Amino acid sequence: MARGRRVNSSGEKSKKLLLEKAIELFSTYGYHQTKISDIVKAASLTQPTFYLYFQSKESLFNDLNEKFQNDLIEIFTNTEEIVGATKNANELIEQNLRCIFDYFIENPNLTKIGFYEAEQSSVLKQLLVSKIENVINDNSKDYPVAKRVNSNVLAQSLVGSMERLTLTNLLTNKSNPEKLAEEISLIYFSNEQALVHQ
Amino acid sequence: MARGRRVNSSGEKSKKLLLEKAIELFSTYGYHQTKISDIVKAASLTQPTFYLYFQSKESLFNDLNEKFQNDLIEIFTNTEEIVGATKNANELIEQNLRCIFDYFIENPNLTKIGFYEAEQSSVLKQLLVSKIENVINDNSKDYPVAKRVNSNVLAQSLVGSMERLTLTNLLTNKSNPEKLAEEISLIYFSNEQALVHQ
Amino acid sequence: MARGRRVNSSGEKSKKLLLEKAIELFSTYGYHQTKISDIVKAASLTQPTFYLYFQSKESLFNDLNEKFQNDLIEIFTNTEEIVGATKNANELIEQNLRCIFDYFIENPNLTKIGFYEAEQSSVLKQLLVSKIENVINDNSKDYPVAKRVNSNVLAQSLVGSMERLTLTNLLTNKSNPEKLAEEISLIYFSNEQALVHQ
Amino acid sequence: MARGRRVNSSGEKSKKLLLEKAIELFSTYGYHQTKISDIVKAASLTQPTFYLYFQSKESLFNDLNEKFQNDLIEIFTNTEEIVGATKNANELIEQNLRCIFDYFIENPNLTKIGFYEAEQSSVLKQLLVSKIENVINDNSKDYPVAKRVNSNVLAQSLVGSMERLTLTNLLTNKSNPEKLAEEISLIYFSNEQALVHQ
DNA sequence: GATGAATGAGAATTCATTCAT
DNA sequence: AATGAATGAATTCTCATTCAT
Repeated sequence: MARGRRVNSSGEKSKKLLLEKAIELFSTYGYHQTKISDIVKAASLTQPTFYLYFQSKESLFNDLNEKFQNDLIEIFTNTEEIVGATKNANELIEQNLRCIFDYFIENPNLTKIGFYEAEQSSVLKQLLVSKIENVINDNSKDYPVAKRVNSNVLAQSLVGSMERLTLTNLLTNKSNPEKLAEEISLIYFSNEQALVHQ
Repeated sequence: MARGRRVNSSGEKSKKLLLEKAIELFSTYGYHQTKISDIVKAASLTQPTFYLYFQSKESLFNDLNEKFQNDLIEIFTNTEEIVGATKNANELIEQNLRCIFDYFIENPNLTKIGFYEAEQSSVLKQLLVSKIENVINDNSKDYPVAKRVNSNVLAQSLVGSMERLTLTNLLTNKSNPEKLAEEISLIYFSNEQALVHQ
Repeated sequence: MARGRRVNSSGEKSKKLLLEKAIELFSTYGYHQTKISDIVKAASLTQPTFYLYFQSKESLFNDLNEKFQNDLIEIFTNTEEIVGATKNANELIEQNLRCIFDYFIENPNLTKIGFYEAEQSSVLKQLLVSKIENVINDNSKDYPVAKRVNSNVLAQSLVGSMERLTLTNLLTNKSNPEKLAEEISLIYFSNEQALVHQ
Repeated sequence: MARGRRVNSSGEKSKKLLLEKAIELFSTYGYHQTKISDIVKAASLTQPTFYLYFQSKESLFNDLNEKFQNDLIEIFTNTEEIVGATKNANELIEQNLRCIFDYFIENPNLTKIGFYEAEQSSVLKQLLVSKIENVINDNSKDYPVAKRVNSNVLAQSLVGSMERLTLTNLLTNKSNPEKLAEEISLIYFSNEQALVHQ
C-alpha cells in the first residue's frame, strides 16, 4: 500500500486542518468523547500524523486552552489601554464585554472549549471577576447597588450572566456582541446611572 | 480477602456507601475521571458488588441526576404553592432561590454533579429560566429594567448568576442560602423597588 | 514486546493468520471455550490487533459461518447445473454428495464449525434436506423404498447419515469423498436400483 | 430480611425442582448460555441453595449426562435379553430403536442434552454403533447391502439417521417411536428382506 | 434447609500511542 | 511528510462460587 508523503501535502496545512477538526469535535462532543481517531478521520489523515504535530491529545487540548486564555487576557489588557480612564465604569465594562463577545463570536468553538469545557477556565473567569471587581470598587460611588452588595458578589454575578448568556443567546446567534454587552450593562448598571443622574 | 458475605455486612449499607462515594468522586473528579474501580475502592468493596446494586456506571450517574432533577422540580413546585400570590415578584424569586440554595447546601456534591457536570442540567436550567421569566412577565410593571431588557435575557442572566455564585460563594461556604438569595434579589430587583417606592 | 509496527509485518498476513487460528481453535474447542486471548496467542499477536481486523468474536464467528454457508449453497447450485437432467436421481445425489465431501475435506475445520458447532447449521441442513427430498420426489418411481417411506423422512435420514459419516469417517480420513458418496448412495438407492433392474 | 428454612420446604423437593429446571434450560439454551442464576431463578430459589445439592455447574451437567448414558445402556442391555436370539436382525434393531425412542420421548429435554449438547455423547453413540455393527455382522448373510457396504459404515449411517430423525421428527412430535423405528428399519433393511424373501 | 451479601478470576473491548517503512 | 500495522494499559462487566446468618 502507498505510504509516505502525499502529493500536494504540506505540513502546515495538515497541522491547521487537525487543529480545526479538533476544535470542532472537542467543542461538539467534549474532550473525553472525542477520540484521536475521530479527529484524524475528520481530517482525512492518520493517527501517526497527529503525533507529528502534537505531543499528545492532552497537550493539544492544553495548547488550545492556552491560546484561548492568552487571547482573552490580551483583550482585557488592550481594552483597558484603549478605553483608559476617560470613560466611566459601566461604559468601560460594557466596552470590555463587547470586545470579549466579539472574540467569542469569531471563535465560537474555541470558546466552548476554553470557556466551558476546560477546567482551566476557572482561573480565567476568576481573573475576569477580579478585573470587574476592581472597576466596581474604583467607581463604587456611582453605583448604589455596590453599597448594598459586596463588589465581589456583583462581579461574580456578572461573570455568571456572561457565561450563561454567551451560551444561550450569543453563540446561538439570538443576540450579538453589541446588544448583549448593552443588555448586561443595563441589567447591572445603567438603570442606576440613569436614576443617579436625575 | 475471602469470598462470600462479610461479617456484619448489609446490602442497604453497602449500596448507600457506594452511592455516597460515587457522588463524592463524580463531583470531585467528574464522570470520566471516576472509574468504577475508584468508587468501590473508596467503599472498600469490589467491582462485582457494584453491579449488585447498579446496572452500570452510566445508569448510576443517570439515577443520581434524576434524583437531583426531581428534587429540584419539587422545590420549584412547593415554593410556588407556599408563597402563592401574596408576595410580589422579587420576594417570590428570592424565596425560591433560598429554597434552592438550601437544597444545594444540603447536597453540595450532588449539586456539583446535577447542576454542573451532567449534560441533563441544561434542561433543568432552561426550566428555571422559564419559571423566572414568567414571574418577571407577570410583574414587569414593578421593574423598570424589565422594560429595557427582554425578560428572557433577564431570566437567563439571573440563572447565570445563580450558577456562578453557587459554585464560588455558596458551595465554598463564603456565603449562605439566605444571604445569597438576598444578594441576587438586590442585584436584580430590590434596588429598583426601593427607588420606585420612593 | 515493543509497541508499534513489527518488522516485516503485513496486515493481510496477520488477518489471515488470525482467521486460520480462529478456525483451528473454534473447531477444536468450540466457540465458548475459545477465547480471543487464545486466538491472538496462537497467532503471536495481541488482543487489540484482533479488533483491527474483526469487529468482535461473535462477528468473526458469524463471518466464518456465512462463508461456509455461501460456499455450500454454491456447491448445491453448481452441481445441479453440471449434472443437469442427464443422470438419474441416485447419480445426481451421489455427485452432489461427492462435491460436498470434497469441500469438507478441503476445509475440515471450517466444516466442523459451520456444519456442527454453529446454530445456523440447522438452516443449511434443512435446505439440504429439501433439495434431496425434491430429487427423490421427482424420481420416486425408481425407488421402491420411497413408496413405503415418506420422502421427507428419507431425506432427513440421508442428511443424518452424511452428518455422522462426515464426522467419523471422512474428517478422520478413514474414508474419502468418492468412496463415502458411493457408500451412501449404495445404502439409500443402489441396492434397489440393482434389484429393480433385474 | 427473612432468611433460613422456608415453610413447607423440603430438601428433596428443592433438589428435584432444580434438576428439572436445569434440564429444561440446558436443553433449550445450551450449557454455556444457561447461568446458574437462570436455573435458580426458574426454581424460585437462590444460588447458595444450588450448591447445597450440586457440587458445581459442571458436575450437575455431568450427573445429568451420566444418568442419560446409564439409562440408555440399560435399554441396550434389556432389549438384548428380551429380544434374545429369537428374532432376526432387522426386527432386533427395530425393537431396540423403538425402546430408545420411547425413552427419548419420555425424556425429551434430557435427550437434547445427553444426545446432542454433551461432548460425552460421542462415546455413547460409538457404543450404539458397535452394537448395531455386531448385529449386522452376525446376520450379514441376510443383507445384500452389507456385502457391498462396510458394516461399520452401515452402522454409523444408521446412527446418523437416528440422530437427525430424532431431532427433526421425533422430538417435534411429527412422528412417534413405533413409526420412526419402523421407517428406519424399512430404509435400512426391510426392503431387502422383503425382496429376499420373495 | 435456605438466603443475603460478597468476591476471585477472568472475559471482551477501547484508546492513546509508537514503530517500521 | 505520511502511513500501515501493532500494542500497553486500562476499563467495564460477567459468572461461578462462597461466607455469615
